Amino acid sequence: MANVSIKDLGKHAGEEVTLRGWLYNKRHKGKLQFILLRDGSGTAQCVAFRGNVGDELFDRLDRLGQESSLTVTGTVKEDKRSPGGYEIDVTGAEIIQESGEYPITPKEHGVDFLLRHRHLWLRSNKQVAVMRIRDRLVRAIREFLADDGFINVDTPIFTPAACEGTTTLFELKYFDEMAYLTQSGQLYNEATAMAHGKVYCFGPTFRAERSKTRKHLTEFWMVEPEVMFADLDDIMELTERFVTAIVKEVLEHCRGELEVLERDVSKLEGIEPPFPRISYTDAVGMLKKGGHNFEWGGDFGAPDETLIGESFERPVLVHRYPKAVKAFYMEPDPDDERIALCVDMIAPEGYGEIIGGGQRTASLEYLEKQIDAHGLPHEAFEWYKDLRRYGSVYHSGFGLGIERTVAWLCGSKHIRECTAFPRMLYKIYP
RNA sequence: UGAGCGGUAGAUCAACAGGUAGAUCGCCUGGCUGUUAACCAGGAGGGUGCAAGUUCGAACCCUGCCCGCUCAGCCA
Repeated sequence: MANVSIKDLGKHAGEEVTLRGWLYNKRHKGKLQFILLRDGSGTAQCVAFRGNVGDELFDRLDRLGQESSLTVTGTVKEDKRSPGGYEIDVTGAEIIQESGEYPITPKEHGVDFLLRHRHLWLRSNKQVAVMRIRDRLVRAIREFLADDGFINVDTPIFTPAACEGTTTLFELKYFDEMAYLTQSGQLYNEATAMAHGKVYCFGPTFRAERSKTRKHLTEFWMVEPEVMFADLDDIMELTERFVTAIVKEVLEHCRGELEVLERDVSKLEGIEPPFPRISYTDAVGMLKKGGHNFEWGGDFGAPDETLIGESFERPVLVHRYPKAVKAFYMEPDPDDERIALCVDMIAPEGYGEIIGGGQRTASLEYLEKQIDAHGLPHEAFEWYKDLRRYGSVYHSGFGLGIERTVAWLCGSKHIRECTAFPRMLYKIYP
């Protein structure tokens, strides 16, 4: 008897097959039982008649609790009444383990309860769909970058000092000294990019911010491409091609998952270059026109970002922020000293900033001034300054937040469902 | 960290103006050969986050604490 994946059921119509999985739900009607079996690839309806399987097996199946593990053998039949269009006419079954009372029922649950049972919640069909979309996104990212000539060089998680000196870092003991968990691979990326030309790092990053919003995790994944001989315009063009490509890949391969999530895909189908581009100064004008109380020079707050993002159908590139609100390594605008050559991409539908990036300064002199201006210790950045001493060139890069992108693609209202085991303020179990 | 809201059966929620806690899902028992979060009948299961207080009487009111959610700041 062939072991078959539920997703391939349609290819085996008329054959007798064996499915291996877990009991998702069950309905019974007298001498008839409808067993919904899931195996990770999908869910199949298995129909058991008392007369066909015998009293003993029928009664054992009848007593089986949700998420019990079992194998089911039977003939694949096409049937319009079955959820997937196909069903199994059960001839036999083998119970592997009878599950105890399963905490997650097919009814509604609160977030707190679900997060405490995250290790089980992951089995639910929507959660399975989200993780599959995330997997596809990660694949699409790596494929796009490899095809575009990027080399993957990952950067360290343990770092001796703050990368940008702004956010709060997780501190830990590193033998006899202190170390921090990385908040960005950015600076190291600049070093590896000078070895390879075009690189990216892809890994977890950590922020010890006491944020409690639907857009923040303390541990999240970020992909950060860095390109030598690229200016701000080059990098904006790259972000546009990059985001378009990954959205297309997910749309192409994850139709079923997006359907499970009831995502309105028409919102994603229109994602094509060119993306709208507005300068920070123009964005400030938009905010004022929209009734927001906002002065030139400040950073956008969440409501500001939402207004800007919702004004466009496509992701919008907001460029040239005041350098005071950006990281120390940003190249200043030659036309306006107060401005940094940087860009943020704000996703539509209120999903917020998914990309932050810009052109890095190539000048040692300017870099030193900025390190002073930000009150950062020069010793920590000697190696970084070497990059400006030995063959410095203009270069640019950006970082894309994976969970925020997954949230946008899936239409999830909260980022915590976009990673298998979210780490948040006061939440580190399971 | 601040503001707002909230903690009632395993879960999701209800309980009029303070009057002594109820529904649904799940679980157990029985019924039904086409169910779609199946349905029908019956049953078990909590004393209301914790502590102190007001009252004849508190899930409801007062005080303190704990926990959670949402939003904000910060950012991807």
